[in-house]
Amino acid sequence: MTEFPTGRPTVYDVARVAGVSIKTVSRVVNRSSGVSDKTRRLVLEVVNDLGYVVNPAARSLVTGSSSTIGVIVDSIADPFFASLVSVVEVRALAAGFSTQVASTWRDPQLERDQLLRMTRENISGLLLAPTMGDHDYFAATVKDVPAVLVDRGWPGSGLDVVGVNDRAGARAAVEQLLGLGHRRIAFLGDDSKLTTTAHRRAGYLDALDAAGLSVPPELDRHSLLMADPGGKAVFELLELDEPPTALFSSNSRTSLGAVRALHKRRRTDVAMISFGDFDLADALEPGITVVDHDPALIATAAVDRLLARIGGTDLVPTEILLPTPLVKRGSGELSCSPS
Amino acid sequence: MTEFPTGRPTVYDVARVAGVSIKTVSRVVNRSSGVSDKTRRLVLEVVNDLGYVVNPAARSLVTGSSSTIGVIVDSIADPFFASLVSVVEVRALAAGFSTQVASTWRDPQLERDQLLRMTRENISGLLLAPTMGDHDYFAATVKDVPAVLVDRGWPGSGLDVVGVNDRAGARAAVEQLLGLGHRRIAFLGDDSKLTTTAHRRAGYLDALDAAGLSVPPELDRHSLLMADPGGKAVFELLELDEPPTALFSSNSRTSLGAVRALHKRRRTDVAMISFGDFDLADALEPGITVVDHDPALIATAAVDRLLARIGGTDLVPTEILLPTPLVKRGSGELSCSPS
DNA sequence: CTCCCTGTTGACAGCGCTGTCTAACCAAGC
DNA sequence: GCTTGGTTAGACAGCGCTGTCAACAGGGAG
Repeated sequence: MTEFPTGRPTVYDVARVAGVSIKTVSRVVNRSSGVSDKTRRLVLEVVNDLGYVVNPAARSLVTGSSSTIGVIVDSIADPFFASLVSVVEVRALAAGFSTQVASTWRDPQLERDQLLRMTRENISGLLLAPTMGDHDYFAATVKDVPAVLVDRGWPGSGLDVVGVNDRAGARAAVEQLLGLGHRRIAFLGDDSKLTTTAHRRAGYLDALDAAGLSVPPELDRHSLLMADPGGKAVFELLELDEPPTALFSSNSRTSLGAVRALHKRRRTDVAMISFGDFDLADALEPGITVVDHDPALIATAAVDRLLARIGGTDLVPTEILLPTPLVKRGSGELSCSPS
Repeated sequence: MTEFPTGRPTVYDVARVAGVSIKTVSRVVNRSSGVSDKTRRLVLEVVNDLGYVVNPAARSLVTGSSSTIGVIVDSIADPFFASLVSVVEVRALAAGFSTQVASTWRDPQLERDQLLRMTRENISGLLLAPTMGDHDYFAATVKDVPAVLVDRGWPGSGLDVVGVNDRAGARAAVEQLLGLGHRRIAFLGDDSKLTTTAHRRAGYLDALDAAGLSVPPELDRHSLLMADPGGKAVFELLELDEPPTALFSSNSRTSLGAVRALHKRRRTDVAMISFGDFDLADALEPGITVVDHDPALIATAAVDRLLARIGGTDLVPTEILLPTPLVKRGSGELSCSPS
């Protein structure tokens, strides 16, 4: 046995023990061609004996790329993004990439910092759920890194966007409520500066417009803060002289608040449709009808697209829209009973 | 203006433009002492102009460490861990560390692979929610990396463990049910090979023992698979000749299934306590009483401990147990009414 | 005036790896 | 025999950075 290298073994250690050059070790480890079977087996054996693993920092320094995919979302604690990220992780790992996650908390400045941090690390690709605000800096910061936007984009990004047709999905939901006789339908949105929320609100307005209805401002609660679990707005709505007979909640977070409020006030006669599914939506009485906005579907499509781009495929930037089936569970099928 | 460096600027570019040596640039960037104010300001200006950012790969190659904290959990999609990870991320970032997350899906082999991947990357510290199975390999794989176990440990790990007193928390919950007259109390657990589940089951048994009760095997559902959303077991329990009058669910996932089943069968007269809170637990009728098992609290304590270790503080490996208050919402306060 | 000390700066090696280029080797063909 | 060409292997530079050590200037003490 040769002397034991202290610390982590390097290509030099392997080369010395195997009696070959470091370049040959590198070739074996990277599965490059030009190594005879005999040599390859010998080297692999030594690699195993010594427990050699490549040092990604050194490799990244030479190659300028790190086999890592960056994922930047509002918050990993948000169930929608948690689920999205977890699918990305699995799929990326299968393709040989590790995943780096970062949260923006919807803060444009933090988003920018996170992007900067990731580009520093020579990520191979980027998945981003952009927050509101200007992204003029983006091209300069993320230059040359393949990127795919998830869930939402910004005008003129020139990038792939994988998401759903927010406007059409919302419109379909509100049209169902209208069809049941509802005329006073409230809108719940967390922040209309977010394009998704804005599009869903547009769909809501489309449906009302088409039915010849205008929106009483007191029913249009489109800027509930991220912090407000939505409950407060619903309490207020219920106390109006002419309360809404139906709610359209534009995302899971506001829906959780709305459900809480409706149940507290025992007003489960109020119809409700949520854009975005959530745990227990099916267990409530009545079950909550949702426009299904499946994170796994979006993640899968987005990673596949990104991997194709990383692989060098030349693709025209496209908006990939996934379907949003209406899952009827009861709350969205309550007809309008005059109170 | 000097010629524009193509690609990303390096210390050489900054040094050349500023008319100093690369070492001085390095000193300024790393805030090392021994640079005059004048030089520092000059260099910073050039850094700004050129948009210089350090290359972490190169730095990591030299220093052998990457200012990254690795976090390995069952799954980022699990709300408990999602919340834990998100708190870790924020806190680590504030301390100048970025976060790498990986899921094990409770697969010991995958856990090992993820650990290996992270050690390769020269992480500065590790937070791990160990899955079941032997961890004999651990010391050899993760040598020299400060590590803190979260939520659960394994016997003889010799590492810090930050979690809750599963056994005592579970016992307190079951004792409350016993106090209300319940005698047939079912246990729901996802996998008794997980130490947390095992401890909670032990607490359940402790309480019954102390009350002089034995556990009918048909009420002890301790190995529901991860995939089973728990519902099935509860349907079966409800159809027993002598169904349980109360459920003790040992984690949020099984609780979600149980709630679903109880509500489907309209058996909200069955008492229930969940170990672990979940969304809408308070909105249900009745609200679900929970043993609060707060991921944010655990994350905070764990990161702080890890940062102290990374900082070189010499600490005796400790088990840090956080409180698990019983949050009474109704379902755990239903007394036993003979059906 | 010299010596030494402190504060500031730079030259240079080398972290572990891959890309480029060259060398050695063997078989086939003239 | 020598050339040609393909395959396998190695020498070496250099990716961008930090650690070590040496150099040098300025100023107070002897």
